[in-house]
Amino acid sequence: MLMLRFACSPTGDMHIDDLRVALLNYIISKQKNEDLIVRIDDMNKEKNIEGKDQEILAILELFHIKYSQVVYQSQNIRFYSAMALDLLHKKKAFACFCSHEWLENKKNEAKAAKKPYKYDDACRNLPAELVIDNTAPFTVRIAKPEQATTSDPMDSFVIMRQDKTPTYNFACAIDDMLSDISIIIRKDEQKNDTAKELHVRNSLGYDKEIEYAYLPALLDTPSVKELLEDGYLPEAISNYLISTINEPLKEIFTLQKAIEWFDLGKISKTPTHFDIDILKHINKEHLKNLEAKELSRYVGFADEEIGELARIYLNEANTTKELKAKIAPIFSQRVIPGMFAQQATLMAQTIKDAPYFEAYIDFKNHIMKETGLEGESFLKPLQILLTNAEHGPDVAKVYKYLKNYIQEIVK
RNA sequence: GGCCCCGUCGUCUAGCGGUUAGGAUCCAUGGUUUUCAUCCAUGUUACAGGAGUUCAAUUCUCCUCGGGGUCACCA
Repeated sequence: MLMLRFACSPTGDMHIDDLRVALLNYIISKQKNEDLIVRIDDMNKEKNIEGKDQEILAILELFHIKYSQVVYQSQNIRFYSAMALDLLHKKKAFACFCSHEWLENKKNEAKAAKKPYKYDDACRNLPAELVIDNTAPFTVRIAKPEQATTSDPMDSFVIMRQDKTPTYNFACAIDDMLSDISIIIRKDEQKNDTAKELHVRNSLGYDKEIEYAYLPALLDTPSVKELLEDGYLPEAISNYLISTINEPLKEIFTLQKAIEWFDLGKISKTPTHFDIDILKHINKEHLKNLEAKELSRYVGFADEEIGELARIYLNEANTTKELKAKIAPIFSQRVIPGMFAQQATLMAQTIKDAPYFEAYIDFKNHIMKETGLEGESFLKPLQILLTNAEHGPDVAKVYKYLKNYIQEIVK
């Protein structure tokens, strides 16, 4: 049985590099047809922000990332204590009475001497009577591995703080053990945590092999919320994020398609910069693929005609926000530049009195004839009257979707 | 400073010993469009540097340089 997990802490807005990790975990879980669980790392009481967990889950929902359950670290506290006690019994962990200041001094000394700081195991072999008589607060440290397995030997690190809450590496190692996780896909920057977590599990006698995969950094990333507010489609964001880790078959694709071809073995190794230009391009393509009704909803209407109208404007907009800014003026008060004021007034009156025309050509001929305007002095005022902008799409195209609203607009 | 990861057009990338080093985006130019844009066409720009291995190195090895990450009683 395989199991994957996505861990996220509710201490701030979710950034798109977090989302990318979630997406990747989801894709692999689907490919392997296994469960994905979401873990909320809520052990930092001071930094936790009320409601952020729900926000994270809402984002996952919006991006169609499905999971089988949500676990909160804070609910596992009794396990962490039990495991720490077990390690203590087995002499694989020990109480450390070193004060914060003292350790701080040691670190500064090491820094001054340009040597890496390692805890010196001062409290490791304290006689039992010294421990029992000591009323000072203490942390629990896990005994470092017997032999150094890497060129950067680990020291006996803290697993339980003075307030007897677990540290991250300890909690994380135990969570993955309890949830029976088999594949961990996380950010590259967490690579250094892996050895510690492995050591915790080994010390506890857990020997299941966990497969690890690391995602190189995505630099300068905005929060998911920001992108959504700026009018980027979830499917476009997914498309972009996935193409930063695997070369896609086709530039534009859906999450479903990505599940078919994605290859965990071909994860890109180079750290990448978040590139808004490419996302814009992808977003536009996804916008083009939307049904008229759906498109219409994104710009604040629920009308197929408006959707088609919006589609015309897609040529000059990359996001739903930009699209909205193009469509909204059409249905608001006209701003007519002085040089066209006269013609526009005349034309507006003529349109008001005119019958309904199905075809633009008939409409155009009628207005031309009635107003006597032609060329530039016909087209510009008409364009402004219809679209409330001096530049924009072909009025003939726009008329097709605007003809039913024309009296309302001219008013 | 120790350790880890990574260096191909400005950006995202393809390449897995022999290629005119390909694509996307951006930018520029031209064409279409009675406007802006779209669209189409064309174009500029890249193997970080140095040694080695080899008939042959963007590709393999080492060094240098550069970028990022990490070294907590944060997650």
